[in-house]
Amino acid sequence: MRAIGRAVSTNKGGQTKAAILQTALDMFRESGYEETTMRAIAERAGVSLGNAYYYFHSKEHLIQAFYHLTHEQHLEASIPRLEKEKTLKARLLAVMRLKIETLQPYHQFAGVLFKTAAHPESPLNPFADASDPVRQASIQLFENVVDGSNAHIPKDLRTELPYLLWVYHMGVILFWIHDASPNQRRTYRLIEQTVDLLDRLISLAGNPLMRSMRKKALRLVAELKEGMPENEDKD
Amino acid sequence: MRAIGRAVSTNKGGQTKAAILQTALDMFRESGYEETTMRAIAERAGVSLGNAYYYFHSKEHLIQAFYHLTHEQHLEASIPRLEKEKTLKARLLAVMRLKIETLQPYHQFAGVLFKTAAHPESPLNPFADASDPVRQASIQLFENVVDGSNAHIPKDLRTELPYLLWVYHMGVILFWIHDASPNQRRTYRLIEQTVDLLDRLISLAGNPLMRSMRKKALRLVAELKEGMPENEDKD
DNA sequence: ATTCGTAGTTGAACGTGTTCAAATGTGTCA
DNA sequence: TGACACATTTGAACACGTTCAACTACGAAT
Repeated sequence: MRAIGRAVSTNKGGQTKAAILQTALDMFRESGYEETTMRAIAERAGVSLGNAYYYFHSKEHLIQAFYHLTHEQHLEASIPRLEKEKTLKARLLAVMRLKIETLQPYHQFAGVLFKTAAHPESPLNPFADASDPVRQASIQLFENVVDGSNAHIPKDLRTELPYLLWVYHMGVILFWIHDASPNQRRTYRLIEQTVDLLDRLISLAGNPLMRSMRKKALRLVAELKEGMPENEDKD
Repeated sequence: MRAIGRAVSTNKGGQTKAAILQTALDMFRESGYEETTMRAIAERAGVSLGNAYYYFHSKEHLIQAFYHLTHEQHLEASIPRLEKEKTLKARLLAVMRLKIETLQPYHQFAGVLFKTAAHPESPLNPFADASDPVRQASIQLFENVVDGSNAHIPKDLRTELPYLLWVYHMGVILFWIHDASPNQRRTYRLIEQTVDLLDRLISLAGNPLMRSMRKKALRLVAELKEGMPENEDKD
C-alpha cells in the first residue's frame, strides 16, 4: 500500500512527473529526440524548465522512462499471445514481432536508444550490470518464452537461453533502428528468418556432436556475465 | 592544374588539420571525450574555435578520424603477424589481440565510440552503408585473415566470412569498452574463447548436417547487407 | 496560530557544441 | 603590379542541456 498508495495521496509531484513524461514522449514521436528541447517540453507541459529537471535528472533519463513504458506495453501485448502458442519457435516469433510493433510509433527517434545503449549505466547495454530492474523484467519475458514452450532443451542451455535471446532481441532492435524500408519490412524478414534459424540451432544443440562446443560456449557466457558489474572475482 | 601547387597550398591547411587532430586525441586520452571541449582543443592547438570547425565539421568527426587512425595502426601491426601465422585460428586470434592492444591507450574515452556507432552515418554501425572507405578497409583486413589461411571453408561461407568476422570484432570492442577488469583481462579471455569457438564452428560448417542451415543463414546475410545502403543522408 | 521542514517550483546564469558573416591570407591571371 | 578568386582564420552570437540559489506551498509539530 505504501509504494503504490503514495501515488494517490502525495500525488502532486507524481502528476507533474507523469505530465512531463507524457508530453516529452508525444513530442519525441512528433518531432524526434534531438529536435525536441527541454524548454519546449517544459513549456508544453506547463511547468518551468527547472521543474522538468527536478523530476528527470537529464534528457536521457526520459529515454530510460520511455524504455520502461514500452517494455510494459510489450509485456501486456505478449501475455495473451504466449498463452496460445506452445512451440518455442511460435512463441519467440510472436514476442519479437510484438516488440517491433510496440516500438513502431517511435521509429524515427529510436536512434538515440542505442546512443544510450552504449553507456555503461544504461539498462540496454548488454554487458552492464544485470541488476537493473527494467532489464531484468525484459529478460524475464524471454524466460517465460522458453519455460512455457514444449521444446526439448539441454538444461545448461535452458539456463542461459533467456539472456541470450534478450541479447539477440537487442540486436534486432539495432537493426530495426537503421531499417528505412517501408514499414520496416526488412526487420520483419530478419525476425522470421533468424527465429527459424535459432529454433533449428537450439534443436541441434542437443546433438552429441555439439555437446563440447555448447558446454564451452555456455560456460563462457556464464563466466562473463557474472563479473560484469564491478565484481572482481577470480578462480 | 595545381599538381605542384597543391603540395604547398594544401599543406598549410593539412598541417593545421593534423595539428588539431593530434591535439584532440592527446586530450581525449588524457581527460576523456566529454571533458575535452572544442575550445580547449582549439586553444592548445593554437587555432581559433571556428578554425577547428573548418576542418572538423563536428566533434564527432574527430572520432571518425580517430577510428581511421587506429585502424591504420592496427593494420600496420597486423601485417607482419599475419605473415607468420597460417591457421585461421592463429591469424584471427592475433588480429583480435592486436586490435585491443591498439585501442588500449584510449580505453577510458572509448565509450563514445559506440555512442556514435549507433548513428546511421557512422562507419562503425554494422548495418549502415558498406561503402564507407574506413569500414571497407577494416573488413578487408578480415578478408586477408581468411584468404591467407589454409583452412578449408565452404565457398559460400568464405564469401561472407570477412564481414561476419568484422561484425564479431565490433561486438568484442563493445565488450571491451565496458570491461573494467585490470588490463582488460576479461576481454582477452573473451577473445581466446570465442576465437576457438568460431574456429570450431567454421570447421563444422562444412558438415552435411549443417548445410541447409548454413545456406539459409548466408543467404539472409547477403540479402540484408545488400539492401541497407539506401542512405539518403541530408547534410 | 505559529513555526518549521520538506517537497515542489522558478528563472536566471553557465558552459557547451555549433554557426556565420566578415576579415585575412595566398596563389593566379591580366 | 593590381585585381580577382579561393582557402583559411577569426570571434561574436546562438540555442541548447544543465545547475543552482532562492522562492512558494503545505502538512506536521509545538
